[in-house]
Parts: sequence; structure tokens; C-alpha cells
Amino acid sequence: MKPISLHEIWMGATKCRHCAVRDSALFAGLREADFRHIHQPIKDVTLAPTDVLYRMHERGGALFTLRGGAMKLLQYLPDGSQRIVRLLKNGDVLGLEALVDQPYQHDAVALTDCEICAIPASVIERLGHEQPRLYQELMVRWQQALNEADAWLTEFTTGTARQRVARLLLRLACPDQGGHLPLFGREDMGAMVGLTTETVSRTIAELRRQGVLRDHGATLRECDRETLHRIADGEE
Amino acid sequence: MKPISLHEIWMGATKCRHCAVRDSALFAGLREADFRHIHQPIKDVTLAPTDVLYRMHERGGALFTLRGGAMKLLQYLPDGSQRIVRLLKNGDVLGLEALVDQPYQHDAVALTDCEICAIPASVIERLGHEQPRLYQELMVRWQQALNEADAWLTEFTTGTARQRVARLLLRLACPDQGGHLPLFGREDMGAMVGLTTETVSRTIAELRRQGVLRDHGATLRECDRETLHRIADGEE
DNA sequence: CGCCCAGTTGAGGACACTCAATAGCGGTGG
DNA sequence: CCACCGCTATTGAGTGTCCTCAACTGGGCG
Repeated sequence: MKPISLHEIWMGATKCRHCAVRDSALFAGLREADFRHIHQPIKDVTLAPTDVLYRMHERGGALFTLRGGAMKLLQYLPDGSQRIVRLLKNGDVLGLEALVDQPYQHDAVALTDCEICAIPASVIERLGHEQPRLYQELMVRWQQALNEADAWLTEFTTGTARQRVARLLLRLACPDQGGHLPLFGREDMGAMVGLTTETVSRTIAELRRQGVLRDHGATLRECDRETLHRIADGEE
Repeated sequence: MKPISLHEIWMGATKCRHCAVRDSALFAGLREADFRHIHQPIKDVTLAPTDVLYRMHERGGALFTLRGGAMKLLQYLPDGSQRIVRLLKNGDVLGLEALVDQPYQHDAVALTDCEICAIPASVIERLGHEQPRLYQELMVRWQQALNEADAWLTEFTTGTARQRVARLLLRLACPDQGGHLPLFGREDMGAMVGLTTETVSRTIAELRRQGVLRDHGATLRECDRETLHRIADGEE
């Protein structure tokens, strides 16, 4: 849980502008010339699992694009228990709050090794003045986040444990045939669907026994999307 | 449940530009001159409870500001059950999806009598070209929606029925001393916190018996925010 | 007056939680 | 190389909460 201070982020050399930002989904579509406007440092950040990118209520003034890896956004309840509010993967943006001058709304924690680009909000503001296109791009990101949030609400907080886990698996393991996420720990899965680790474990164990899931070693898996869908819809 | 077709909305007279849009929170801050850019109709809409403003998956091309009343945004599960994903009140914006050319993501249903302003996405785009300020305003709205969504996830899907109902009451009845929302039906409340109507009813009945809630006639209420907070935090 | 709908209350059962013990894996050090 | 430790996952037993089904109440309105 080594925290990475924002200070640390900004003090680094300005090695970007030549960096991978240009590939970054956020800036895709901006033309070469537009980059001359970037006078502030855009810094690369690397994280290891459990590292914290930023914390709730912090005022960082930067947003981030996730160029590689996976992260989770956490919120906490008064009793201390935590809930995973969203997952982020390649190309996703986090910390958009910074653009409207708000403190971060979550803890952002790395689930895998991550490569991240940190972009000061001021850079966006400057670019945006001459590139309304950028705002369009940002709004798309915002809407994506909102869709995700709503989907989580309806998919992961309703129905039986069996249904929720099935839906989660469909979202995590299966979407892209090869790119299995490491299939997180039971604890994290529980925090996503609002169940205890034990219940998640039991549920997955049963799915395995029924042949819906196949454990390839430790973390890799195959899954029968067909039946998972039926389970998710409560038909089984 | 009389549906209001979007066609119906757009065919109306262009009585706005002089209309209340200028007071609308969304456009607050734009100066007089900026309104000359609005060539398209901005239409007023009035809804009665249970009326539908738009439906999921529709492509309306317009966004809306809620000038008065309260609305709910719904999503559905495969089994047909519905979940209330967000509530909207005075000054809130809905249908932002239209700005990024997406179909609406929810059913938008009136809970009370509503006054609404319908604004074509094209108007925003045109205005935005010369008024980057407007984008800033829009992003703030988007972030608001996102904060709401996240808050619902953590507050209304965790803890016991007692806790959830307490949190809901704190959000609905109490925030503004006088402006009690009609304290929705049990069914709606259930759809917000992920419980059955019976459980909500039982829970509220008990709170009443314990003197935390006082029924003033039929819908009005007083509540002991102090103890509600303690209940919400699981200390009672 | 009686219907209708929303809310309330009851009884019974299912499901997920809690607490607790066991198993499996990986790393570390003797 | 094996023994041991720590962590995570798994499994079990018992309990509590919430859901389901169903009956009953009460106010609003035709």
C-alpha cells in the first residue's frame, strides 16, 4: 500500500510531449501542432499492485489516463467497509473531478502493474480553448464513467449471489477472449458485488463443480459464457 | 403512464428564447448576447406524475433541465424488475447522453408535476463553440451525476434494511428543512435502496413506533436526524 | 356505499452472513 | 531439501435478515 504522493508525480522530469500521451486515447485525434500548447509537465507514473494513485478528498489538480494495467476506485462506508465503485482498464481516464475543481471522490488503487499518464488540469483547460474537440472527447469519457456506474448499480446490487457473480465473471473474464484479467481475489470480487468473500468463494466453487468454470492453474480460467448468461438472467 | 413523444415536444411553438431558460441553472452565466445563437426551438414541457419524458434506448437528440418538480431515472434487469438509479430535482439536468450522440440510458419518469426545458443538442454544440464556459458548466453537471451515482452505490446497497432506509430518509426528507419531497411511495423507495416494499414498510413503521419519524397526516413528516444518522452508521 | 389501491402486518422459509476450522500455495530460512 | 510460516481460498455449522406469499386495514373517489 505504498502511497505515491502527487508531489512526487509533478517533480519528475518533463519527459512527455514526446511520451506516449499521443497514443493516449484521450488525445487521439489532436494533431501534431496542438501539442505545442503543452507547456506543463505531463508525467509518467508506474504503479505496482496495491499502490495508491490518489486518495479520496485529495485535491490533486491532475487527471490521469491509464495506459496499461487495471485499477479500482474505492469508496468507504462509515463503518469502515469498502466498496469498489468502478474498474478501470487500458485507455480509461480517472480523476476527471480535477477538471471541475473538485477533490477526488475515491481512492484509486492499482490492481496490477500500471502505466499511467498524469495530466495537469490546467493543460486541458488551455488546450480546450482552441480545441473544442477535446471537450467532446472528455464528455464521452464522462458519459462512459456514468454508464459504468449505472450498470454496476443495476447488475451488481440485485439478484442472488449466483446471479451477481455470474454477471461479474461475464464482465471480467470473458469480454475479450484472450485478455483475462487476473481474476481478482475473492475479497475484491466481494467488494464489487456487495457480498462477503465466503459467499463469493462458495459460489465460484459451485460454478466450478458444475463445469461452468475451468481453473487453469491458479488464476487463468475458461468459462461457459452461454450458461453464465442464463444464470445471470435468473433462469438457472 | 402516458408517454410523451419527443415528436410532440419538438413540434410545439418556439416560445422560448424569451422563456425561462435564462434562469435555468445550465445557462446561468451566459450573457444576453449569447442567446442570439439559439436558432432552434427550446421547448417547454410539462409533466404529471408517472408521465414519461423519454425512454431507454431512444435517440432524442435533446437534453433537459428540470425547472420544477422531481423525476426518477430507471434501469431494468433482465427479469423485468426495475431499479431507480438517480433522482432529479430543481435545476438538475438530464439526458446529457444526447451531447455525445448516445441513446438515453434510462427511462425518465416524473414523480411530481414537472416543468422541463428541452434543449436540442445542436444548440449546445453551437453555443459551445464560442462559449467554452458552457462546457465547464456541462462538465460540472456531469460530475454531479457521477457523484450521485457513486453515492447511491455505497449508501443504498450496503448494510441492513434499517441502515439503508435511514440513509434514504436523510437524503430525501431532511436536507432542506421545509422542502419535504412528498416522501415517495414504498414501492419507489424500495427500488431506490434495493429492498422489497414490504421490508421498507416494516422498517418505516418501526422507526415511527420508536419516535424517530412523525407522521403529519399522510405524506408530511418530521424526523430526528440525530438518531437517523446513528442508525445509518450502524450504531443502532 | 363499496371499490381500489397503497400501506401494513403476519408466518414461514430461503439465502447470505458470521464465526470458526481446514486446506492449499508460495516464500523463507534452517 | 524440507519444515515452517503467512496468506488466501475453501468448507462447515448455525443464525439472522430479508424475501415470499397472503391476509387485512384504511383512505380516496367514483
